[in-house]
Amino acid sequence: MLRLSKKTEYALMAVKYMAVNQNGKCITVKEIADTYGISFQLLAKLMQQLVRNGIIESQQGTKGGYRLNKSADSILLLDIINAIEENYGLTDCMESEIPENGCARANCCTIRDPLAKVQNKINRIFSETTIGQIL
Amino acid sequence: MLRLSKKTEYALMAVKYMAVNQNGKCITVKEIADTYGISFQLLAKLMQQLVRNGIIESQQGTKGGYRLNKSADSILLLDIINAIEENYGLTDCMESEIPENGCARANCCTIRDPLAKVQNKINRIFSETTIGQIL
DNA sequence: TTAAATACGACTATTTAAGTCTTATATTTA
DNA sequence: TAAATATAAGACTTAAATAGTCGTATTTAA
Ligand code: SF4
Ligand code: SF4
Repeated sequence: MLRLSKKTEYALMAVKYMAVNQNGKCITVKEIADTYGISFQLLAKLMQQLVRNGIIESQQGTKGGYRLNKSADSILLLDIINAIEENYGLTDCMESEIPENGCARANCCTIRDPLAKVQNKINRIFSETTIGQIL
Repeated sequence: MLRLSKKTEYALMAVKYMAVNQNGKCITVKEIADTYGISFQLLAKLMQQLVRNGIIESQQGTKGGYRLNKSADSILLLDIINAIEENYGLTDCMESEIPENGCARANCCTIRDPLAKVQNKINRIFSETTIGQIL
């Protein structure tokens, strides 16, 4: 299917929203979830993942929320994919988390290396695209 | 997850196998399935899809099998993806089968157009990669 | 006419994605 | 300091897509 997960779409929308609408102030999960009709609980957890990956920072408590941790131009599409997509990669054997294989067919596989080259090209596209570009 | 389906991997292996091993003669599903440990029934249906998409041709009956319908260099990775991946596209709104949307959030979505550009770049990669290149 | 192959639709099982529930913690403000 | 508002986080459930199976029909060479 080669599809971006909905989680990644939501995270992208949220980061773009923050880039456009934050002006020093914090932005709450509720505000973003309401704007796009995203489940609050689901988006909340995505925001937490973005914090853990250093893309945004949080402020707890009343008047709390989130804001970008760096400029929109320095946030890559690949950063968000890596933060949110669980097993990113064209094939099982290319998951960034597990450099070693995990595929029973690895010994007889004739397409692994060619696909790895394709994967590199795709990664390049994702790292050439920044949030700044999609504003 | 952004993963190629196993079906597409199998189809790629099969097409590459045919490119390497056919010399005029037909190649059976069984031969390919046994070589790579792929389910015979599953691969058989993939081969049929490749026939319908004009990538290979079939010969029924005893001594039957499949052979490539064109040169390895003129078979694009994108051809095989389009033949096998059911809903190819980065997002629900980009499925090649349904040019029109199918997404409830389309009205408020701020990432559709930027992602469409990324999709085009990915399509370019897939159409620049041929079976000839991965031999 | 038999054996070896493809053709194809319906079905099942497994895995992944998507969303929900619950409880805990931090922080501002009345 | 209590109440209100926000994030933090793990367990759980549901829905959808992927992967694989089964059964039967058809084609064709020997
Ligand atoms: S080794 Fe080959 S079959 Fe296994 S996951 Fe990688 S590409 Fe696919
Ligand atoms: S319109 Fe936006 S939310 Fe809907 S599928 Fe396309 S990118 Fe995703």
